[in-house]
Amino acid sequence: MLNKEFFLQHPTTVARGLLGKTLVTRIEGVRTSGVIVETEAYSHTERGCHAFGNRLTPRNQAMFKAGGHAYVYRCYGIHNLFNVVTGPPEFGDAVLIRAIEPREGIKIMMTRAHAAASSRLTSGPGKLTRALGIGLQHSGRSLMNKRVMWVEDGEALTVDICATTRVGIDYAGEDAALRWRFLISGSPWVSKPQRG
DNA sequence: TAGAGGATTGAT
DNA sequence: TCAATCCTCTAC
Repeated sequence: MLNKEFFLQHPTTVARGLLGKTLVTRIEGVRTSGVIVETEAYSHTERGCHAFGNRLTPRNQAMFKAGGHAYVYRCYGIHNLFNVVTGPPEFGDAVLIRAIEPREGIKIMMTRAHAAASSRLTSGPGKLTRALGIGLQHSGRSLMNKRVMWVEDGEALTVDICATTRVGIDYAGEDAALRWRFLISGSPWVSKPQRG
């Protein structure tokens, strides 16, 4: 299981480091897991981040916990998006988990997502939370115990990591050009075809 | 308190 | 290309 020191690093470091690690949830007594294949880093120093300029609201207060906690929020009124908080307390940095490769509990994931077992089952931030059973009630939870959700360490990644621009943050101006989206090069499980 | 918009998704 | 869908935030 990944420890506190890992989560205290810069979000881009954590975003890269999470690739190839296994995200595990145990929700409603059911264990599901998947290998993280795509992430995005968000720092309070740039406009794409909900905590830009240390902006604290009821929605994003979980972002200001210490690294190693979950930040879950609702997007477009429909989807729950799961982030891993990084850095010291009060920083407001996080890493969005955008896609996983399903490993354990694929049947229950299919049931939750009302989808077939294909490479598209968890290929997007809104889809993977549904498959893993992650909801708004999990925002603020610690990822550093094995009660509800955590990240299993794995062997050092030997595949290539591709860095591209993040998705859906055109409003962030020049910060939208930061290549802070990281994915396992060539993986069929990522949310969208690779760019640049 | 009203109004605008969003770190998405799936159907057309 | 566009609608679904509703919470959050900002302006007044």
